[in-house]
Amino acid sequence: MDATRPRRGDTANRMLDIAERLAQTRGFNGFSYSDIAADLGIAKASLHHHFPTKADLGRALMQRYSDSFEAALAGIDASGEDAYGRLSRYMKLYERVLVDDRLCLCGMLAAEYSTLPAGMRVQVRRFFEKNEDWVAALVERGRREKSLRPGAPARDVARMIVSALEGAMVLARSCEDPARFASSVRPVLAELKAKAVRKNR
Amino acid sequence: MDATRPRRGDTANRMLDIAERLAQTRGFNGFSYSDIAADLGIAKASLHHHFPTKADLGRALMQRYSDSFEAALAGIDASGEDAYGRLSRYMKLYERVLVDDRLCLCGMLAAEYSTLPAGMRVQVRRFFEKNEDWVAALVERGRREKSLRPGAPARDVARMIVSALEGAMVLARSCEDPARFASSVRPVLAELKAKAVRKNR
DNA sequence: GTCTATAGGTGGATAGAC
DNA sequence: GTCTATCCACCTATAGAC
Repeated sequence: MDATRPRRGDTANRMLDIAERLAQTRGFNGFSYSDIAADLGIAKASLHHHFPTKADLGRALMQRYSDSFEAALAGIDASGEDAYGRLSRYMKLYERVLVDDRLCLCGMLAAEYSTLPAGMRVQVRRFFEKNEDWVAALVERGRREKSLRPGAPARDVARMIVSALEGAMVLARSCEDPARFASSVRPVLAELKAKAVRKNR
Repeated sequence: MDATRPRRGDTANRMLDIAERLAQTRGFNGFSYSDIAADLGIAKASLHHHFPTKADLGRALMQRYSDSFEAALAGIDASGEDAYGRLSRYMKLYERVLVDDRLCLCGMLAAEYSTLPAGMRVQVRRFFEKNEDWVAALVERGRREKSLRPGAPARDVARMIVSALEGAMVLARSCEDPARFASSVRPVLAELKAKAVRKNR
């Protein structure tokens, strides 16, 4: 397997599962070891055996999240679809998180950025940079194969896309209207879709 | 003046100023009465005279923020510019907050939504709804006067714009690159600008 | 790996004097 | 309006037994 991915015991993994959901709903500062302990049914102090400090827990959380996100991107790359199809899939990735009543972990942590341990800040930044790079390459590909018709440099468009997705998640939740996500994001795809394929309005 | 806007003493207003900056940088759960007291140079307990609970403070914060935002929108409406110019101004509103090393108060509170007092949740939701309504009307106007060429329903485009702006702020800060905001937002304007005026690529 | 017990700190909030 | 003093709940984290 992957030497960079530490093998963890069952309790540690369940801790991460619980902490992940809490961080995605309440924020990293919005939950405590006590919440995890209650959910897991073990004593609060026992948790420190697996992750001595909350910063340790947070770093492990981000590492696992980034790894699984990267795997999802690789899955899209392996789909063989054109850039338009891949972009649709990429957007669905976000939507799936939202309908599970969560926000993107990194969107959440980005809001809390200034209160985050230094290690986590770097991880959050890298997550967005990786996403941006991946989307930028996708947009460039779409331009070449003519399945997308970007009206701005690929890098800028990529930033816009990631921004819109992250923003749409947060807004959809605070408006208590999950459907808002899809309607916020639809115009991005509509604008990017090659005009040749679109009906004139 | 305005009967709905309560007249407050000097200390109360300074409290709001300090709390606002703290909430926009660290989040509503990221600061305490102790932080405000230190900055203000008075005892922590004295603050409760002006805002008995933190929820009271939060509601006042949101009220003032919404009022001033609405005033800014009215200012844009009074500019006499076309829809494209107004949209540019609207985007600059966000940019100005970011270069002051802050995030949008509501973008921040939206991330913390699930931990917010009930009263504040309603205020956050209304803020976004008002913004969406205002931008949607603007997009519609742009379509009529042909300064904008939206490729999707005005309401959806409005949601996309607000999402992209809120998302771009958060991402720009966590990438520690304020210039990222402008480049993330540029494609939105570029796509919306009437094709007639654009050079072909 | 899990437990109990506890330390040391900070949070929001109150009482009552001035 | 501001102060000191204080309360209690909660936080992260540690010590040491089992």
